[in-house]
Amino acid sequence: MARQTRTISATQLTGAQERFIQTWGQMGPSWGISRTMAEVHALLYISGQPMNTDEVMERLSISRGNASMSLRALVEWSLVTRVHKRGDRKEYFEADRDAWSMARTIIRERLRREILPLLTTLYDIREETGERSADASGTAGPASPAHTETVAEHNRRLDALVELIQTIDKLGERFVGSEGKGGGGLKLAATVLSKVV
Amino acid sequence: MARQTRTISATQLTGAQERFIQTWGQMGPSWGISRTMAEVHALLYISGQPMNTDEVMERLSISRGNASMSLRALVEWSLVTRVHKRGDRKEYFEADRDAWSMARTIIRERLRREILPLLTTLYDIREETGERSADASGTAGPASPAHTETVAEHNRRLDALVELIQTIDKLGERFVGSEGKGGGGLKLAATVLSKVV
DNA sequence: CTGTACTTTCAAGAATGATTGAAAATCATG
DNA sequence: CATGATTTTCAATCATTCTTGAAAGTACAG
Repeated sequence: MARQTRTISATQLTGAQERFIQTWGQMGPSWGISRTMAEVHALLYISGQPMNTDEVMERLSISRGNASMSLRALVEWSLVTRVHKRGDRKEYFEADRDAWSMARTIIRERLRREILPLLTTLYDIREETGERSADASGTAGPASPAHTETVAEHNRRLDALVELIQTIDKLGERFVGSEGKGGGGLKLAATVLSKVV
Repeated sequence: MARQTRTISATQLTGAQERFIQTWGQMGPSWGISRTMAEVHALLYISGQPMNTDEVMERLSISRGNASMSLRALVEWSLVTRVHKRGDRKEYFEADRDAWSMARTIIRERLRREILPLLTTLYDIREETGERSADASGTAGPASPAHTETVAEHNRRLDALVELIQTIDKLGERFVGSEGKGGGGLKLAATVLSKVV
């Protein structure tokens, strides 16, 4: 079987990069970051090279302000790091080259920004309507049995959700926690699961 | 230790529901659905009762059109089902009561809507720049060794990403696939992982 | 210090997405 | 099949988020 090893032209490479950037950019919003931010990340990831603000602006046709904002946000997400080139005063930005560590970073940040605050609020709301599995039968009061039962059901639903979010949180922390070359926790977890479950 | 079993007033219950709806609604956008849609879902979930369009409009202070749209979207996500009440011409809507099955549904839908199309496009882009791990050394042509190496690196990065997304996809399908009472795959997976990894 | 190169900020404008409300479509019933 | 109840649609409006570009800020070399 003849393996046809075509030579790839520079134009084709750029074309492929372009499509990748667009595709990744479209995913951004679904993953909680803005389209442009995802595009900048895609550019840095796929090109593999550190770039300065001007290069990013140029390549993506975006304004200086936008490039600056997006790069900073990416640095805050720890998806991109600042690097310096000797003899050049400009700042360069470089994407994490390891896709698996990228995934860990995203999970880590989303836990921190979304899941933890959600859990905190949920706990708080849960407290408003009494102790866990409280049986209110001991108390004579204005509450009808029906109302008491309603409250109990409310609490059951809330508890179920809290348990779910807690599990997601714990799972996420496992994934994130165990580092290691080549994917670490996430990759291992995937392997384990595909055999066990 | 005296367990203080307060009686919860109707106002307190409504207050807790309100906070829950708001909290859940805020999560919506981060999870790829609109705020209102998440609020409607929260309302149906936490109240535990089937509601018709007018009740939803009233409780959430939104327009009829908005309520209709949001409910339909929720039905399309399979998070909510239509139910009918005898002797009532209105349509009622009821949320899935099981938090774990809810989670499975969300994962299933996001795989279908986001991950699969992404994978397809990624495969397609990957093809543009040649066979897997092709060694171009056999071909004499306009390509410099440096350029050939650049293409090879591009392909490596793309392959790493494809592998990652594939793993996410497979993981997701495991979670979703094994049903079973009380959480099935997802819950089991969580248990397994917390021991193994 | 001063001038220059570079980066960040932010108010205004543009683009995108959500919401409304009323008209059109659908549906159940007598 | 005609009527009234109910749901859906969709153009217009409103809200939010994104983007720009120029001014302000920083940092460095001489």
